[in-house]
Amino acid sequence: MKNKLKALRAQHHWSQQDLATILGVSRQTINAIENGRYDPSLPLAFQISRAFSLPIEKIFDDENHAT
Amino acid sequence: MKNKLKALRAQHHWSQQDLATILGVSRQTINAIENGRYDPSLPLAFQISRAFSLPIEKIFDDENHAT
DNA sequence: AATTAATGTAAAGCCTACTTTACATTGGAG
DNA sequence: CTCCAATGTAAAGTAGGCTTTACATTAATT
Repeated sequence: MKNKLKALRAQHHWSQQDLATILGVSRQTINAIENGRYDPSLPLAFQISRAFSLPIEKIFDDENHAT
Repeated sequence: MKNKLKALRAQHHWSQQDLATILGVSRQTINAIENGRYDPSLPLAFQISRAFSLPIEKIFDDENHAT
């Protein structure tokens, strides 16, 4: 699952810690998601979606679907 | 996290097993999600979204957000 | 040169997501 | 009534999501 977290965060001039605080998670969680170590849970994906005012589908890209 | 799986499944006349097979997960997983025992992972949410041709936000409702 | 902010990463631990196997209940078809 | 499909649930196991603590690197500032 690809995502645009790093780019969106840059647009908002937020550090990983800033975003983590907004979302109520640890900085390591943001870092892990940005660097593709794991995908967020669905609830966290919703929170991220709201933080950037974008639908989940505009932030996360499930590259693993049948064409 | 609320969801409309049961209703959507009914609209399509799919059993839990039918949907599970389409998604490539176990029937128990569908049952657990429908009955709120847990939320799907983000990748599975994407698959569900595609199975019903609906955005994730139209299927899942994160009731737990600040108003 | 020393400090600090931002980032990357690791380990241990806890809880969640999903599996397989298995059993019970219900409702409809014959 | 009997049978079977569909559903609900449980237990045990594996993998994934998230936490805290901790340390290393890099770049910018003083």
